[in-house]
Amino acid sequence: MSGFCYFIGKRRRTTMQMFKEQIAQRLAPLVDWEPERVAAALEIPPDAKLGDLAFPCFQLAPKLRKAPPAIATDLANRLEVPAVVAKVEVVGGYLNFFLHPHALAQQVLEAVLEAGDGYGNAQLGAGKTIVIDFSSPNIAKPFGVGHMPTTVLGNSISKLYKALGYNVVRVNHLGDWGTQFGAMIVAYLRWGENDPLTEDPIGKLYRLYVKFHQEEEKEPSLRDEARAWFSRLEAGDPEARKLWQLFYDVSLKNFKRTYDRLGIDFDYYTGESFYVDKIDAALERVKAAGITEVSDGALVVPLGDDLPPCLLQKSDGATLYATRDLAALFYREETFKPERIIYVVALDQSLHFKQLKLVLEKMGLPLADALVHVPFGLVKLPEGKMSTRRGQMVLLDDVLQEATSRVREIIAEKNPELPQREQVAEEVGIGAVIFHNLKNSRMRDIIFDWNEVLNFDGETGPYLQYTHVRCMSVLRKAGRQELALPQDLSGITDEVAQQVLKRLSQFPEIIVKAAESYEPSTMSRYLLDLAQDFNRFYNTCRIIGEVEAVETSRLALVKAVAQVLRRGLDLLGLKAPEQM
RNA sequence: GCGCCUGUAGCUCAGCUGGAUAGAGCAACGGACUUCUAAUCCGUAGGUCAGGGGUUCGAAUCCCUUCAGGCGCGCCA
Repeated sequence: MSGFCYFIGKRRRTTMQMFKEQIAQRLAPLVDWEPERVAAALEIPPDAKLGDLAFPCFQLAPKLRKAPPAIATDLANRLEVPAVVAKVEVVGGYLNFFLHPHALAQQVLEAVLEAGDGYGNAQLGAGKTIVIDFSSPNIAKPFGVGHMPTTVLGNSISKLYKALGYNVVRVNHLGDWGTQFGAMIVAYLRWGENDPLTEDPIGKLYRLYVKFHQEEEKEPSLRDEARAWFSRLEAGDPEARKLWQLFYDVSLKNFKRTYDRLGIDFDYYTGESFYVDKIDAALERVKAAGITEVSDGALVVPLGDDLPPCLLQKSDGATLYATRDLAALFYREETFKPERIIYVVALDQSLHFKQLKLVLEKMGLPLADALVHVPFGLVKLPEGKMSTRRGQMVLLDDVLQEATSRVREIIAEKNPELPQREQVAEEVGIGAVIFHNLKNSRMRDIIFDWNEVLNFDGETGPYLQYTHVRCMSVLRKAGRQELALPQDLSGITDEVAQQVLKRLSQFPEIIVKAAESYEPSTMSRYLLDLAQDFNRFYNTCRIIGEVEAVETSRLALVKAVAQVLRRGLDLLGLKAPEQM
């Protein structure tokens, strides 16, 4: 995790990184540090008035036995500044660097525009494979807003790693096996009236599911019935299998429609049922390692006093969650040879993954190190936890429906002439919902609030999309195809433009940071900052109709911002319409 | 009881690999559209960074502790 700031540079240096390295090269010998250490110590001052980069001298004080301000002054006098630095100032214990506005503009715009949509990509992961397991819903249940975090986090994380050159395998580990399917069969046989489920299958299955759990309260024997049907299913009973297949087919079809709408796809829809015939071998493998024991009739792996044991087989012989996950781990290792297997699964399952990891460790498998659990908080209702079985949930379809119709209203009001209104409403409405789920640190619980999801002002997806639209609109109206950077860049040397340029230069680092911390919100926040910087520029500076050099340089900046916004939105899984 | 996570402005949150006066958005109030899309921008107001202790030249950030909330802890997934 450490060192991303100066490691990425090995092949293609990022621009903010370039500036840091140029300064570090000259400064390193004076302070007797490695250049990498100096580069890492360089920070961005809280206020641009203080400079563009700063070197704090406090750590040098004990060794040099001098006060930090004196050290800074001394360094300022002895330092031979690189060409990009226009000015060095000493403030307190800080050595502050002001980049040459012209050099900053030129280097950043060249880097961004030349790389095009590849700006920010890296080769950190060349030759390495990552398997990412995300979304993984329980089928035969509707897609609720509670499934959004894993779905959009996983999508974004896999795109971030792809940008870093990794080969990413996206797996949807469908919850398509287990006692719940016994329950579905019982409910369908009792109350399903042999419905072929051709219309509104998910709604019907959902009502059956809720009814089962209501009836189960009054009639606890239903639970045993469900277990029995699941046993029959595992044993290959044709009737059980036929019903299971029906539920599976209609559910998957429905889920795929939702994923299409969200713009998300998977390389494999290999759910738990896929591993049924691989479980015995997995179980044997664990047993052969000699770490299992039988406790109360169940097969377990004891994990010491601090952790509860990992249950592999119930006393009736049936398999469990952990058993199937182990089978999946072995299969994935053999099939994809990944350096990492990432599980984007809610925080409440931390113990499960901790146990899996420990089991692998006890088996002496390096696979233990590859296993990464990326947890996130719960989506809750103001009343408390959501519960599918009690019917306390919000359907994603309802939210998408509300969001897109709200966008449609706004378009009718603000831009009634807009071409392709339907598509834009879809892209913006869904963008709002996705961004809402990626805006904040993933560990926080989300209280579902219609007002927040349907707000399109301020820190929202539509705000970012709107900013992109503004850029595209300017470029369209300028009507210029070729944008060779002029010699004279004085149109973008003022403070607001420079702020935008500095922000653009950070994009590559942001990709790495977001990927390594499995935290797309880092990208979300960055894009909000970029959009805000740009909108400030847009409101301050005229672009079209200025003298040619000014217009051209500003257009280049607009083009670069549009490009980074589009790319950043894509990494989050949002579309960037050209008009809205 | 034990373990994991969270606690920053009225609300939702950034900032947390220690650094300069703690930042946004929403809500409130006041401004900016005959000029590139006002889904925008500018300003005003709003803070014991949950409380206490410690480490440090320096702590919202690291350590300890207390409190509050969420989640989990053997045959569900």
